[in-house]
Amino acid sequence: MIAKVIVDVPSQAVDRMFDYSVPDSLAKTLVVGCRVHVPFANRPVQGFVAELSDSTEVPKHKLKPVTEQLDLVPPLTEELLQLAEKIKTETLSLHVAVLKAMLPQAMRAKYKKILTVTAEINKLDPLLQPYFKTSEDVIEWDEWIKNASENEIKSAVSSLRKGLLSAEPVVTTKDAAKKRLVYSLKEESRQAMKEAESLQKKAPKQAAVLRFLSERPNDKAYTAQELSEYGSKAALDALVEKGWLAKQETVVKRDPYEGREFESSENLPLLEDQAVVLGEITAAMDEKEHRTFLLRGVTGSGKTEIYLQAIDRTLKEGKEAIVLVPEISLTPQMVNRFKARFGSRVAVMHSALSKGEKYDEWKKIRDGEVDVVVGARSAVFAPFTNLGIIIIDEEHEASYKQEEAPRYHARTVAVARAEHYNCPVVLGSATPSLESYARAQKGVYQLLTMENRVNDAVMPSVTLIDMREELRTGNRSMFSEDLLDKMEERRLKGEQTVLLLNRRGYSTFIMCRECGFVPECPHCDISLTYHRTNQALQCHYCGYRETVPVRCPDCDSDQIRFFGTGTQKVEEELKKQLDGIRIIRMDVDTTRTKGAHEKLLTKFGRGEADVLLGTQMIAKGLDYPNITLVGVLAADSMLHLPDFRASERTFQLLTQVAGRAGRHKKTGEVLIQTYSPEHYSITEVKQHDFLSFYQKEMQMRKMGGYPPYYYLTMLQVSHTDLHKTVQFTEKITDFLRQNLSDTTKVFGPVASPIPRIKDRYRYQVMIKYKIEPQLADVLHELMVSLQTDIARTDLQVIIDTNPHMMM
DNA sequence: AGCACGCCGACT
DNA sequence: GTCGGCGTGCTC
Repeated sequence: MIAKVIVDVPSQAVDRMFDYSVPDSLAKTLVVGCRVHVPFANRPVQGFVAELSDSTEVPKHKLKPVTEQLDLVPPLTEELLQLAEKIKTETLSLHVAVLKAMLPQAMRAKYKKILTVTAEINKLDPLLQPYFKTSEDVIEWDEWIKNASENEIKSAVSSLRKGLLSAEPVVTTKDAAKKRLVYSLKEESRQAMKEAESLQKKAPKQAAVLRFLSERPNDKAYTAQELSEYGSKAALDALVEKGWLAKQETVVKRDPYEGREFESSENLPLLEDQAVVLGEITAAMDEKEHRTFLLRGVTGSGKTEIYLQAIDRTLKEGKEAIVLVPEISLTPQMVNRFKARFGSRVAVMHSALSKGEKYDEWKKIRDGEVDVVVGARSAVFAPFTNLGIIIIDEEHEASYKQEEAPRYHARTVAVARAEHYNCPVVLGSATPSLESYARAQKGVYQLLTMENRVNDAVMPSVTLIDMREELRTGNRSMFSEDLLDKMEERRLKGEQTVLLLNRRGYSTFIMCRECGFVPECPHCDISLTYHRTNQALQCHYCGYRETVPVRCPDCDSDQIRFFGTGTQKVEEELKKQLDGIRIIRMDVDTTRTKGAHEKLLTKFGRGEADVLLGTQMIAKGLDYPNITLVGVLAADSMLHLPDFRASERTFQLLTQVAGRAGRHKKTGEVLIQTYSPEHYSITEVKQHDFLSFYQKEMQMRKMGGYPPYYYLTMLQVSHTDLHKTVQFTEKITDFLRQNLSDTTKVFGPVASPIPRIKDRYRYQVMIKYKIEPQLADVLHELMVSLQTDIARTDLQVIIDTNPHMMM
C-alpha cells in the first residue's frame, strides 16, 4: 500500500504529495486524514495522509516507509480534506498550511534537534560533561543554546565535527490530553481485607487507605490528592508495590466551565418578525437544500433567540451546529445563553482557553460528545460529520478574515461546508457587510429582515455633537457640555452610561511642542505609542521599546507633551469633571488576565459603576437593562485610515454601540461626538438607516472601483533592502500586466501605508478585476518563478486574494 | 525549510 | 593537501 502524504514543510517547492510505502504493521489501521511521521530529506517530519493507493510512479529505491501513525481516528475527515484543497486554490496557500489551520494548536508538530554522546563521556570536553551525566542524557539544542556560554557552544560545535556528539532532528507530536495518576483497589485485595488489618501496626497509613477504599465501590479510582487524608503518596506507592493497589494513568477532560452553574432556559416566545424569519430557515432545513440567509436585524431585535431555536431544531433532527461569533464578543454573556439552552452539548472554542483546553473541546466535537460548537473564526473547521446549520453572528466583523496564511474568510468556508451538507448558513448582523448585502440584493443570499426590537423597546435617539463647535465656544476638554450633563443626570437617576473611546488609528504619542518632533520606531516607519503602565514608548508593530525622553532629542527643549487619548486619560479627566463618579474601565490593560473581562462586566451589571468606559470591546453583545446613555468620543477617528472600508467600519461600530442603549423598558439616548458631523457614515447612524448608508457607500465603492463592484487581490512585497524591494515589486507588476487581461487593472508598485516594519521595506501591488479566470494560475506561476528568490534571499511575497487590511 | 553535495579560497 | 565557506538542487 502507498500513502500519499502532504509533508509539513512550508515551501512552495514541496507543496505537493509525496509517496510513502505503508509497512505491514500499519496497513490495517492507516486511513486517509491521519497524521504520520515520515522521513523527508534525511530528517523526520510530520505529514498528513491525503490519499491511499495501490500504485505509485515513484521508483522503488526512492520510496521510504511511513515511520509512525499518530492518529487511530483521523482528525481530518474526507470532507475537511476536500475543503482544504478548495481553500488552498482559492487563497493560494500552501496545502499543509491549510491542513494545520484545521487542527487545534496542540496537534501541530514541534521540531527540535537533539544532541547525544556517541563516544565515552570522559573523552568529551569537561565543559560539556555536566550535561551528559549518563549516556542517556541529551541536549535539546534550541533550548540549550539560549542559555549556553559562547565557549560551550563552540565546544559543542567542534565535538559534533569530531563525532563525539551527534545531532539528531526529532519531531514530537502529541495529543495534549491531560493525564493524571489514579489509585484503585485491586479486585483480589477486597477478598483479603482481613490480612490488610495486619498492616495496622507497622503501616497504619496504608491500612487506613485500604479501609477507606474497601468501603467504596471497587472500580472507583482516586488521585493521590483525594486520598491524602488517609495516606501520603509514599504510602500509596508502597501499597502498589505490595500489589494491593493498582496505579493507572487516566485522561482527564478539562472543562473550562467546570463548576459553573448554568440556569437552563427554554425557547422564548417569538415576535411576528422573528417567527417569519425562523420559518424561512426551518423551511430550508426541511428542503435539505443549501441556502445562505442574510439576517439583518436591528440591534436588540432578538437575533440570538433565532439562532437558538434554529439550532434546537437542528439538534432534534440529530444534526450538528456551528456558531461563529467574533473573538471579542465571545463574552460569558454570549456563552451562557448557549450553555443555558443546550447544556453540556455545547463546546466552546476561543482564544482565552489554553492550548490543552482547546484540544479537549475539539476532541469532544470529534468524538461526538457535543453537537454544538460556539467559537471564533477557526471553529468553522469543527470536525462534525453531520452538520445541520452554520450561523455567523455579526457577519460583518473583520475578525472572520484570517490575516496570516492561510488567509481564508470564515464566511466563504462556512458556505463551502454548508453546500457539502446541504444545510443552511445564517449570516446575522445589524449592519451587514457591503459584500453580503450586495449578494442578498442580487439574490445570491436570501435576505431576512427584522426591524423591531423585542421587549417593546424603541430605537434610541441619536444626537450628533459637533466638536468643532465646542471648541469655538471655548470647551477644550474631550467631553462636550451635553455629554457631561447627561452622564451626571443618569448617575442621579441610578442609570448607567456606556462610553466608547474609538481609538483605532488613533493612539497616544508624544510630541515636542517647540519643534514638532515625534519619536518614531527605528525599525518601522511609525510613531511610537506611549504606554503609561510601564512609562515607555513602544512600537505597535515590532515591540521595540524606549524610555520617555525628558528633553527633545532634536532641539533639546523640555516642552515634550502627550497627544492622543487613552482610556486611562479619559478616566482621569472624567473623574475630575464629575466628582465621585464610579467608572469601570475596559481595555487591553484591564482585561489581560483570565476572567477579568467577565468580572468587570458582572460588576457593571450589578450596578457597581455609573460608567463603563472602553474601546471596541464594549460595543458588542452588552445587554443590560439599566444602560440608557451611550456616549462616543471621537467618532471619526478611524474615518481617515487608508482603507476603503473606513466608512463602513465607522458606521458599523457606531450602530453597534448605539444599540447598547435602551434595549429594555427604559428608552435610550446616544450622544456621538465628532469632527465630521456631516459625513454619511455618521449621519446615517442618527437615522438608524442602514439602507441609506448602504446606497451611499455603494456609490463610493463604484466610483473608487472597490468591492463589491470589483474584486481585489493584493500582493505585499517586502525585503530588508529598499532597492531590492522596489525592483522585485516592479518585476512582479510587469509580469502581472503582461499576463492578465486588459480589463484588469494593476496598481503599483506603491509603498505600503506603513512603508517599513521590523526593518523590512514594504511595497504593494493591487489588482482590481471583474472577471479574471486566469488569476489563480497566473499568481501561482508568479510564485513558482519567485521561489528561488524567496528561498535564497530574504524576499517575501504575500498574496491576499481578499484583502481586508490595507496596511 | 533544511540538508547534502560540490566547487573555491585560506590555512595547518 | 584539507577544512569549511556558501551556491545549487532535491526531498517520496
